[in-house]
Amino acid sequence: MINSIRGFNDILPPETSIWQQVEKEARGIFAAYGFSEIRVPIVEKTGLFSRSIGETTDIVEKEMYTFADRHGESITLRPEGTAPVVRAYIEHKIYGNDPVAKFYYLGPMFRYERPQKGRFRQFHQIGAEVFGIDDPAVDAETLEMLVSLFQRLGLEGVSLQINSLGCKECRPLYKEKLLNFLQDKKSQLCQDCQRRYEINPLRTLDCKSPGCVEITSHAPSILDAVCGGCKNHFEKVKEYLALSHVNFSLNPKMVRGLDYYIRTTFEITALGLGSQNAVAAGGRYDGLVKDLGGPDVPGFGFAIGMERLAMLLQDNGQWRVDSGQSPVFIVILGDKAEASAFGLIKNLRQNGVRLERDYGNKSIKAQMKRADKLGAKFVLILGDNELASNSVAIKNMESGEQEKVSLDRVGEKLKTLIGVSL
RNA sequence: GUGGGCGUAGCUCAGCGGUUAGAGCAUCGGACUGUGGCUCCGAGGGUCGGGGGUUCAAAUCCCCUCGUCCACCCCA
Repeated sequence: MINSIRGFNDILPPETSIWQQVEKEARGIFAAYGFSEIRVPIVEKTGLFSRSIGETTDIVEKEMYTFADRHGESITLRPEGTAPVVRAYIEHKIYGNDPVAKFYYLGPMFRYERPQKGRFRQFHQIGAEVFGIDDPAVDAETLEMLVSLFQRLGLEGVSLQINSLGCKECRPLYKEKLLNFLQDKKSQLCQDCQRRYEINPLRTLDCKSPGCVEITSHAPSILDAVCGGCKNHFEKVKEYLALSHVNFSLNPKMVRGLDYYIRTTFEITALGLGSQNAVAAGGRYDGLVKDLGGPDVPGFGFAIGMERLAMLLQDNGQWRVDSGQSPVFIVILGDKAEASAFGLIKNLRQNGVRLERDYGNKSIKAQMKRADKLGAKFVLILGDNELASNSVAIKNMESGEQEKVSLDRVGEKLKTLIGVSL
């Protein structure tokens, strides 16, 4: 037998109904904020990702699904959504239509990592991107939209943490400061952080090892080190968030894994996700559009981890797994009834009745059992007795009451019983 | 890539050297021949993840391998 590839999971009902509802809410809210859906390919030329995400990031160095196509060109299954959207933005010269463009997308992403709780090789994101405005109001408003979506979904126990990573001018200066601070403490850092010290010193800030946490707690804060422009931008973001009644906390030690982020970055974390506790994250990426060959257009965006979100919604219980109307079941007894049932069944279904049936001439008992199992509130019974009087029996499964209704009035009767509009 | 836990029926698991591998739930049937839920009775369903080894005897012990889960790295 052939099973699925490691880290590539099937999403089965009834869980798919959670996904559908999340997607529906997201589309609704994003539309209200002026975002339109964009659909981009799931495979791109490899260079798009290595240039945008950063050559030396873990994603590019060891997590990409990269293949040579039949002409030998290196192509990659997208590990994230921002780069393809930026590519499309530039390719179609969308900046020419309007100084502002807002897009959202949803779909699978791929990273070759070891699967664990909340982490898969194929996972799904819902993301949004705003191009063209570097005003801090965009940062705040987009965050507010995201928080609103989570509220609408009834998500509890999540917290928003924000930070500023400075810009291309001031971040290198902070990096120097941090390196100076760490220099004489390097030997006390954990193995990983000694490596981080060389590769990406900012990463030492969010190390989980107690020793490193202690050391970096005395490190200079990036929020004190950023330049005037960045500081001002960040102050405004915080101010606007407060005006929007969005709760947040500052986390000057939060670092992002993608090189293109500058200034505002954030993460929404939740309890109950295990070690991978971020359910959404993002930030500002002025400069990325230009780096990828477009005009110097600023950007801001985020991505939500669908699997993680679905996990949280499932765990906090009050999620109604199946919001659909309960089905009506039709019990068919005998070949003659079967023959005359086809027309009735088609008619009812086309009028919006969610109608289930059994196949293969099963006993009435077996059919009733299945009707009960499926949660049918009403059962139609069609057998020789009913055919003789050109009627069908309708049984109320809660009260056990049963009555005969003539065939041409079944639809009408069901309408009054279950409120289907016919 | 590294470390640890776990792989026995569709699902959750028991059995941990000794008859023919079990239970609960689920499925199917019967008691109740055209009426569900409750109860009772019965049936089907297993290469005990795979391969090799030790032994008179392996689901059980050893080795290898695959899968899965959790954690690290890193990230949504």
